[in-house]
Amino acid sequence: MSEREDPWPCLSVNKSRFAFPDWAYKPESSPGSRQIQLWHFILELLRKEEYHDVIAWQGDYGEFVIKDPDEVARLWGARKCKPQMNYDKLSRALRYYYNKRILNKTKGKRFTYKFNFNKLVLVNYPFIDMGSAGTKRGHTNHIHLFT
DNA sequence: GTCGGAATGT
DNA sequence: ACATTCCGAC
Repeated sequence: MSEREDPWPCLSVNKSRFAFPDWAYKPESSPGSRQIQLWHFILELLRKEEYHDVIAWQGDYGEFVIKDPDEVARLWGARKCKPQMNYDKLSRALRYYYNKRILNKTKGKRFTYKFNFNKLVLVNYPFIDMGSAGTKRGHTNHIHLFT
C-alpha cells in the first residue's frame, strides 16, 4: 500500500476516502497498462457497505444484482475518466467476461450476474487451499489463468 | 434487457 | 489484452 495510482483521478472530492486493497489492482503481469479492470472494480463496490443500494450480493454464491445500473456506470466512468459511460457500454464489457469465464449471466434475473469464484479466488488469493487437485502451495504471488 | 459482431482506442 | 463505442437482432 505504498506507491500506487490514484484510484479516482477524475474526482476532485473524496479522493483519499477509499483504500483499495492491493489485490484489486492488476498484478504486474501486463507490462505497460496497470489499469483497474472492471471485475476488480465490481468486487470493490460489492465489498463496500456504502454501495449496497447500488450493487449487492444476492441469490446464489457469487451472484450479485446491480440495483442501480446508472449509478454503477457513473462510478465506473468516473474511475476510468469516461464520463460518457453508461450501463449499455458497461454491460458489453461484462459480456466479454462470459468467454473468459470470469462471469456468467443469471438468466431471467434482471441486472444479475454471477462470478466464477473457482477462477477468481485462485487469482486473488493463491494461498487459499480450495481442496482442488493441482493447486500449488503458495510461493508465487499470482497465478495467471486467463492470459 | 440482453446478446455478440465489428471497429476503434489505450 | 481489455475495454469503449455503436448498433442490429432477439
